[in-house]
Amino acid sequence: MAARPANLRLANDIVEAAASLIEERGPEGLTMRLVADRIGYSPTTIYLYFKNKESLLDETVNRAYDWFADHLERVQTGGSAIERLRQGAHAYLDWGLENPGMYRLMFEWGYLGDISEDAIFARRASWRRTRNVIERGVEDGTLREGLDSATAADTIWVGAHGLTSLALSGRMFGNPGVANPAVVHARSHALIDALADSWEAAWRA
Amino acid sequence: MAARPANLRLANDIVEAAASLIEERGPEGLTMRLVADRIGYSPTTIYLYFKNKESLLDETVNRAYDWFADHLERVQTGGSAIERLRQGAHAYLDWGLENPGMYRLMFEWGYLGDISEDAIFARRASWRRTRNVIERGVEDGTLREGLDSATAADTIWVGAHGLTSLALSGRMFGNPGVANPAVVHARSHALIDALADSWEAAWRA
DNA sequence: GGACGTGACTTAACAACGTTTACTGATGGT
DNA sequence: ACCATCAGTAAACGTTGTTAAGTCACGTCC
Repeated sequence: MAARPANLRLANDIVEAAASLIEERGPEGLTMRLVADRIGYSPTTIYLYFKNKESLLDETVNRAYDWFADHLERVQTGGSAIERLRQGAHAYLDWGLENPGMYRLMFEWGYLGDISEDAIFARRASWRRTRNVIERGVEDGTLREGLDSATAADTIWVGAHGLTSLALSGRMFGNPGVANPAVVHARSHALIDALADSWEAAWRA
Repeated sequence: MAARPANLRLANDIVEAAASLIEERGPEGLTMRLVADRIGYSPTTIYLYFKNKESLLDETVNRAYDWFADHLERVQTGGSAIERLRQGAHAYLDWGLENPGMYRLMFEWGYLGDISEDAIFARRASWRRTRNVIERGVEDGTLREGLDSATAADTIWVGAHGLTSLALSGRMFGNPGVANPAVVHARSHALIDALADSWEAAWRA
């Protein structure tokens, strides 16, 4: 990751500067020179710590994956299986709406280089937790017997991503253009609830 | 759209060159100089027909929206409501998988300038047709009485987009990295079918 | 039929970008 | 006193989107 080991604090500052710029100006608005300005060094210094722009983005994205997974985990406060799934989907959507630049970089940017083993593990863990919630719901009778938890978990993640992605793109619900964020937010929450009701109904006998 | 009216055939060639380059190299791989090379003119000539790169992309995207809507319309060959919804979702996914560069430009690129009135109309028409299918399904008893067709149509579009977007990003189903396209294709189709079954069950009494 | 305007197109240049090469100092061991 | 090492920089290269200034053919007027 670093061409020379050097100053760890500076490497960290670079990643944080990149992350804040991505949020301020979107992934396409990030330049090496802007990052350099923000940390108060010349652009070439960044290349002492990261091979190139892509590997800096890799590191930034990997941290964001961990942060995102923590956010999803922290929100699962119990309740019925369907309620926990609903909480998870809301948390997913809200994180995306609050971190649109980073969300787009994480899930919509063309093929990046490598995703770290840690980030892969975190993502699998989030998905695995969703499966566990579903399986426990099946056990306690909230959800229909014999439900395939892998497919159900995929469905939830697909739904949450589809909703978040369309909301962020401003191309939602047959109404192109950037809508009022508060309206998009409320509308998306309503749709998640409808989705959750649908899942719940589907999994009942 | 055009700085000078000039040669209509050339304007069309420029858009087609841009579209094919987007498919070959992705939206981020498109440059004005590449477009110029492909049509056999100098880069500045493009600026006689389009104000800048963004307005060229706007025009390209607008045409793609029409093409996409035509594709969705052509596939709806009848059958029950649930079968037509399934056909529509498959058609959506397949178009995205076959035109990944254009799909990403249409639905995931940062806020573009203006979407033409025609494209807005086409998108509303596609969504409206989905609603009609649902309403007819409710009428003939295939789908549950009192179902909100607007929410149901949104759900289908969100699901289809979420699936397509995740499949294209190579970040699907907790398995990062670019998967075998054929596998992704098959897996996505299976998931659409599961979604359709879920909707069907949900909308039944 | 020569002057001239117009219209289509190009050449050359600009600033900003990612990145590389070659450098400048400061530090510290021998 | 020397000199190697290390952190950081200045200057440059090639590429990008875009603009300003030009070239050149063609139709029209006197």
